[in-house]
This record gives sequence, structure tokens and C-alpha cells, in this order.
Amino acid sequence: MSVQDEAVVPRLAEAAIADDVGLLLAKLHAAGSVLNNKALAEFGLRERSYSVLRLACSGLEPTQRELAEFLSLDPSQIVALVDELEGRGLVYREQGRTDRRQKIVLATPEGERLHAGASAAIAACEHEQLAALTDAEAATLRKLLRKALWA
Amino acid sequence: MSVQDEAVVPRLAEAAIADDVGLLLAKLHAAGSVLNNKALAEFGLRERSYSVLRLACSGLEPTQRELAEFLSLDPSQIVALVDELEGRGLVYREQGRTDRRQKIVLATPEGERLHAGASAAIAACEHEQLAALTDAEAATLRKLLRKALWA
DNA sequence: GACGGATCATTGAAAATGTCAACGATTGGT
DNA sequence: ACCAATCGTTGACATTTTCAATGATCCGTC
Repeated sequence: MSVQDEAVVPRLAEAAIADDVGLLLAKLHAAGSVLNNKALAEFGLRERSYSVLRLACSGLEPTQRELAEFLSLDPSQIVALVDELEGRGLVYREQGRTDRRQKIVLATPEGERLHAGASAAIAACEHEQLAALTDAEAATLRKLLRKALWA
Repeated sequence: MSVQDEAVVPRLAEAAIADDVGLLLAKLHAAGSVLNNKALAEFGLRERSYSVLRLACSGLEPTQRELAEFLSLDPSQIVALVDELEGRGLVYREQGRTDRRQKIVLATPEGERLHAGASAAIAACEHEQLAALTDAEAATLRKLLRKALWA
């Protein structure tokens, strides 16, 4: 679990494709997902349900459609995720403030509690994943990713 | 298709989760995949098969196991991808140099030709995806991603 | 030099995910 | 009051992921 362990550079990292942003994103994302899901298992969550719970805790009162777009998921997948969280009493649906078609996803007190623990675990994962970067580099990475996404 | 179009910042980008590296990677990766697959369609390729073809063209003589690990895929998925490319005459298998169990994936001249066109299209996609970043920022992003992955 | 455990590509099945079209309820514009 | 569009939801379908099992081959040990 030390930094050395993950510092094994595969032979193929020499290939031109190792500079393709698409591949780099895919690899880092895949590695991170494994870490995250492993860490979230103790909370009975997966990356997806954690994201929904986290947004439900944000105070932004997200509608299911907003969740779908923001998480790059199909609206029908949000239904399943919210159903599951709601069944566990972590989240509940409320009618949209101005549009009765939409449903806002909010966290229950128990959802807030679980999120507090889970988000700490995720933060630790993130730190481990970016262990090879200095704090400044990690901040730069975040900034550039945000800029690429949202200009 | 202008930069403005993709510069729409969703309301939820204010949430704390919008600073989670995991989510940023997932979103940028998802958006890039859509672009890449769209661009590769004219070559009859998808992101996965393109990656295999590209590595077959690298001169590194990758074995299927190396491809699996490098692309974060199950070995059985590599079999299917190579089967397809081989069936189209873009790639062929050769016995491992020192180990007869392993199979090296190499590109045919036709595979090389297709790869030349496809890689140009992918480069254009990448440029479009990172349009909001300066060239220096894009280079920094690549560097940080590589460092995080391979220290 | 033969044995036994490990590794490789391959197959196939099962589970999880992604994609898409259709529906009722509701909205907003004409 | 109507019509087109949007929201959440359901269900069907395709793709992808995951995993166990297999034959061939390698490597270390006796």
C-alpha cells in the first residue's frame, strides 16, 4: 500500500498513446474508482450512490434531472439510485419548488451522518491516489480539470 | 460546437463534490469518450479497439496481457478486441518471443494506415476537449496525470 | 529430467451497466 | 383551451464487466 507499490511503470507507458489525455483520464479514473468503491463498501455505498448522497447533502436541492446531467448518467439510472438510498432512509424526494414535475432529492439526518463518514473516507482515497503529487500539483490538477470542463 | 457551447456551468458545479478528483475525472473522461467514439465511427473503430490498434502500431510488441493491464481491461476483453481487429485484417497475432504462451499483437500495413487517420482524428478531439486550456495548461495536465499514475 | 504450481490466452456464463423508447403528469407558449 | 416540450418512471434490449474453468506452456525444485 506504499507509494512504491503503485509506482511501477509499465513497459507500454513508453508508447505514444501514454500521452493521450483520453487514456490517462481513463486509467486514473479506473484506478480511483477501485479505491473509492473499496473505501465506500464499509458504508454500504458505491461511487454512484455516494455522489447522489453527497449532492443531496449539498444544500443545492438538486432535481433528479440535474443529478443525471451532472453525473453523466441516464435519468433512469438516477431513479434506481435514489430509490435505493430512499429505501435505506438516507434520502427523500420532495416536489419541485416551482415545477411539480420535478423531484428534489434531499438527505435525511441519517443520510447526513453517513455522508460525513463516507466523505472523509473518499478524501483519504483521493489523497492516496494523488500521493505522487505535491499539494500544489494536486491543486493545479483540480483547477485544470475544472477549467477544461467548465471553462 | 464553439467553445461557448460547452462552457455552460451547471448549477451543481458549486457543490463540494465538484472538487472531488474522482468526479472531475469521470466527467471529463465521459465527455471525451463521446467525442472520441463519434470521431472514430468513420474508421469503424471505438475507443477500445483504437487503443489496441494504436499499441499494436507502437513498435513495443505488446502481449495481450500487457494490453489488458495497460488498458485496465480483463484479458478476455482483449481477446474479443483483437479478434475483431484481426478479422478485419488490421492486426495479427504472433507467438511471444521467449514465451510461447503469450501472443504479441502487431499491426498490418493496413492497420498502420487506418491508425494514421484515426490518430489524427483523436488528436483533433483532444484539442477540442481541452479547448478551454492554453497549450501550456494542457501540457501541464498531461504531465500531472502521468505523474499521478506512474510517479 | 520429471513433477507441481504458476501464468498465458481463451471460452462461456452470470451480473452489472448503459441505452432507448414509451408513458402519465405537468408545464409553458400560442 | 390546445399543443409541443419536459419531468420522473418503467421496462426492454444491448453492451460491458466480472469471474471461473481449461489446455498449453513456463519456471523452480527435487
